[in-house]
Amino acid sequence: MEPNELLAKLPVAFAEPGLREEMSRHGKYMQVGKGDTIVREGQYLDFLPIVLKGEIRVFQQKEDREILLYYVRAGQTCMMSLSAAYFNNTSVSYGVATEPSEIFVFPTRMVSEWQLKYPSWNSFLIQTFRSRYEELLGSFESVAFDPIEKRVMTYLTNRSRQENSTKIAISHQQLAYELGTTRVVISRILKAFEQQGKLSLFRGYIRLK
Amino acid sequence: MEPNELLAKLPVAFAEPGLREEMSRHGKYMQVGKGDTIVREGQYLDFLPIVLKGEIRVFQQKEDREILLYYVRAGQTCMMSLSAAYFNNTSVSYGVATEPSEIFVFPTRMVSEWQLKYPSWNSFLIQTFRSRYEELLGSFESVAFDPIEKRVMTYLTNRSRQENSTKIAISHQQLAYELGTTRVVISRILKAFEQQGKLSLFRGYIRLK
DNA sequence: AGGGTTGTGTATCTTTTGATACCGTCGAGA
DNA sequence: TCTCGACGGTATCAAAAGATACACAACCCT
Repeated sequence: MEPNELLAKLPVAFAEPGLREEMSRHGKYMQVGKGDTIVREGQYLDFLPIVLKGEIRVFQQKEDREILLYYVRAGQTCMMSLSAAYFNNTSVSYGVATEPSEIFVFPTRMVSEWQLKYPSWNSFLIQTFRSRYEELLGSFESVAFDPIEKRVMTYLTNRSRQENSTKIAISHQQLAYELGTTRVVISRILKAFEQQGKLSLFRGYIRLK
Repeated sequence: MEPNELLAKLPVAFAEPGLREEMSRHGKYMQVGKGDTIVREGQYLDFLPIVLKGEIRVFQQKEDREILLYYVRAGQTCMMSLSAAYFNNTSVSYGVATEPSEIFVFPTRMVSEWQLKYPSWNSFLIQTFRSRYEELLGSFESVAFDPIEKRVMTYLTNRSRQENSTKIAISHQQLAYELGTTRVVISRILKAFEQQGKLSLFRGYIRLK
């Protein structure tokens, strides 16, 4: 891809011309398909990915259970990658594209170099650390204190707000994965919600009332 | 306290003489007693505390349940405070001294100022973000996937390693708080462990085998 | 149209965890 | 020495969550 095209795709948050120039020079543009794995557990990371378009789902896995950590969307980077990259470590979670996505990857050595040179890169890092931490804390709190029933409803209303639609396209199995439980439990809870008139169930999607 | 005494108490990790000087000039030395609350939920933070000596227990609370997030020990700062301080936010957790402790507090505006001026302060921040994140991730994983029984054993062996002793001084009630469950559950599990010969129970403490 | 795959509904049973209650013991301090 | 509060053991019951199994419908592909 032409350097100029790359420049145009970079989030405007990266303000300094010098930074933008370096990013387009050192970065590598990549396209990934739905379901592609970007980062896998235990992988040694010598690059930092930033999402330009699409969505990466980051989760933890243990035996046959998994649990959602967060999504990385346009203009964001993955906290785990950042942490791993910054300290030359391996990743402890997975990143999989939920839709065809475009990402930009940088060699890790630039991460700290740019931090000292470019304030906007520095705030990007701090901002990322912070927001991911708060997000994780929220999930933690929820897993620690809330019954699954409540977590299901929270998940649905959050997604509804985020996508600005009452129709949530997700299967019971997938929802079970996101929340770290099993399909039967989810079906049970959803059915109860439907009988309480809180939502309607369809094949492959749910409609909130 | 004399500036010189303060200087001597600062962790050596803060390398630059300029930084040390500024820290001793802007910082305020404080002593807190066992059980004293340093930070409470919802509190607006205009200072960042660094622990010089002792231990601060940081936890979340919801109704009458609580759950341990982490401990802040000598040379460390509280992730939540940092996050809150950096962005002029309020705290979402509690910090309580578990023993008589000495802390050093700084006005939050210095946090970002020093970050640009002093590399060692910058790495301190990044290091803090990172290690706290990993710690929280570990707890999250454990709460999400592990049965309480396992979490109890993990807690005990961790503490044993940390304090380099097989004697863990903690009551069942306190242990229940740390893990976000209730006393009866803990007593039950501990008794089972004792019958399996994994440990011995005493009033106020537990001895690992 | 047929056959495999995925998604959903539901019943049954077990395990885990939590709630409540009651009792005995230990230890600090009046 | 007496009393009270913290500590710990235990029984009983209830609720939440998970495991397993089976049926059937919708969808996809050839």
